[in-house]
Amino acid sequence: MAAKPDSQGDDHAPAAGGRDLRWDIIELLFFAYRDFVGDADQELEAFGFGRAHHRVIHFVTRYPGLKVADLLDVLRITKQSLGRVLKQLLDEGYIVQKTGNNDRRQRLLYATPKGEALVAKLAGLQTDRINRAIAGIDPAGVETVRQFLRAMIDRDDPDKVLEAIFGGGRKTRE
Amino acid sequence: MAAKPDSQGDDHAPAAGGRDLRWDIIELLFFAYRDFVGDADQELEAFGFGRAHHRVIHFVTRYPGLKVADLLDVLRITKQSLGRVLKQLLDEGYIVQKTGNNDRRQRLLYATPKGEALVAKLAGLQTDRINRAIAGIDPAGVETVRQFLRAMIDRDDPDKVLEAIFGGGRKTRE
DNA sequence: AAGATACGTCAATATGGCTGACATAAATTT
DNA sequence: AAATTTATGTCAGCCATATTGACGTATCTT
Repeated sequence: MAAKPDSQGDDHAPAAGGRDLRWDIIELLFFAYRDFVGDADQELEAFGFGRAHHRVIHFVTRYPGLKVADLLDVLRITKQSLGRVLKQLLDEGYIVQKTGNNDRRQRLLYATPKGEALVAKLAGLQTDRINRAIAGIDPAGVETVRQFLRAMIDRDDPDKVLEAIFGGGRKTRE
Repeated sequence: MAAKPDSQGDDHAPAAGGRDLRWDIIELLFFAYRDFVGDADQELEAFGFGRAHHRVIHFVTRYPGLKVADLLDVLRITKQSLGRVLKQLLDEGYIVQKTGNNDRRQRLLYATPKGEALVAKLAGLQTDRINRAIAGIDPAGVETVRQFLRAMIDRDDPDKVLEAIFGGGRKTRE
């Protein structure tokens, strides 16, 4: 039988320097995210797509006109990695590119109705899970959850999407 | 300029069937988890390890005596995928195996002090982020956050670790 | 003795990351 | 106008991590 640590006291782990480590929240985050993305994974298989495709089409749908460079910032991957995935989504008609008005070098990305439909379907699955999770939590509690999640995010160098999410409260440039 | 959806109202997205989708929480989870695992990623590089190694050594440290099969359940990967990563951790002295007492087919996994030290270091980084995130949240609020995360997790077929986390409240077998 | 289980391993394959180099078009700077 | 920088695309190759299917061995169960 494996040891069964309780949620607060550190019972056996090393705890360098004797600090209290937040094992419970660390593991809850792992499992919560595992199951959260698992919802979409199954659906994506039917389309021959993976998580990478989901992330791209999601943010393009949500933030129409996103530049390739913005997407690279958000996803924290390289141009080459994005390239393959983005090309597939373009070829299969989930995304279209438009040349930028001000800067004609830019390729602004837009989801097609087909792309939006896929994103909505996946977001629906994830929304169902979230709604189930907050079913027993009052509005103030849900706001606390949002506050926690927001505070977990690095804000020293926010990408374009994060600036939108955080309401442009800290424009470091432009 | 990209559209900038506010946190509640659905301004442009497809919303299949007109349902309210929880875009805000979906995206907060993405960014929070991205940055949360990012903390460990940098440290891991110095050891020549990746996320896969972290997950394995973490759960072995936390739940000493975990069987290989348990680990497969928790990580949701195949035996073959686990094989290489586990072998590396064994070869490099982060983990040791002991033959099960009752069942000599089992290889029970234990972290060495070296393994525990690495896990503690990584958990320390993640704990720092969590502590920063909950700094402005009262104890009741933190409990709400735990409640939310717990409720995000599938419990229909809990693995051994989840049974421990959830206090064995629903033993489907054994 | 037969079968099931726990684990390990071999072989082949796919996905999604990475680096480095290079090309093009368009904007910006000098 | 020329030089430089920027935004993007692409080629070639490598690495980590995941997959499936098959097979072998030790051990437990029936």
